[in-house]
Amino acid sequence: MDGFVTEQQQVETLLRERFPFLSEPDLQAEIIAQATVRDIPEGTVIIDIGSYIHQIPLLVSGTIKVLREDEQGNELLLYYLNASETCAMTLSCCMKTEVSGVRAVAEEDIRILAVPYRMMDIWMHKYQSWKNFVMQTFQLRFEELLRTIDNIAFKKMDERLLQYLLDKAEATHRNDFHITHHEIAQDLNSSREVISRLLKQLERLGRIRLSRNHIELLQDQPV
DNA sequence: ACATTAATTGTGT
DNA sequence: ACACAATTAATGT
Repeated sequence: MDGFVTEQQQVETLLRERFPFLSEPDLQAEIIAQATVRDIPEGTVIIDIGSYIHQIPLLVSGTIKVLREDEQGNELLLYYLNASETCAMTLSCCMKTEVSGVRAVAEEDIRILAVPYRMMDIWMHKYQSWKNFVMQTFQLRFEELLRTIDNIAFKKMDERLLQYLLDKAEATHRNDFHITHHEIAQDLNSSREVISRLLKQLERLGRIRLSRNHIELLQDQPV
């Protein structure tokens, strides 16, 4: 073996590993023919608000964070996307050819399979498993969104902050983050001072350890 | 290794 | 929310 792998072989492998539920051989063949592998570094804006979608990203590895922004530039974290998932907003835009209402940013270095957006509609009609995938994506995101709304509407900032840290840990499979208080404040649409004080509280409670540019989640201490 | 600068964090009002 | 102090990281010399 000389280790040389064509892009198509690579797509095929990733598809089998991460999206085995897209099961029709014809569909797989079409994806292999159409998709390109793209490695994207942390922090890259994949989809921005107001922009048209050209490709559907099938997330192979890493985490994408999806956020909303108002006219004044205030941000709010909506949810995370993980491997084997895709972006519901993107799919929704593809169906109606409308601009994105959210921004998607690579939370870590990520790898995606990029599929031309027009395949969305075609495959929906042609392949049951693709349709299921799309429907399940919507359902999952809808539930996730309800949870987010509950948090915003009914929970105090201290609870939201803890939830934010736990969600982040789950999404990235890490219990320590390289992040600043300011960045958290942006995600939660709060102010840096409030976040700093609440983080300090959490540290006193023994839930986290703080240092500059770094937060570590500690195991839950029994009260 | 040291000094300078910039960014981050802490705190009182 | 704002102002400012204190601390720490990044950078250049």
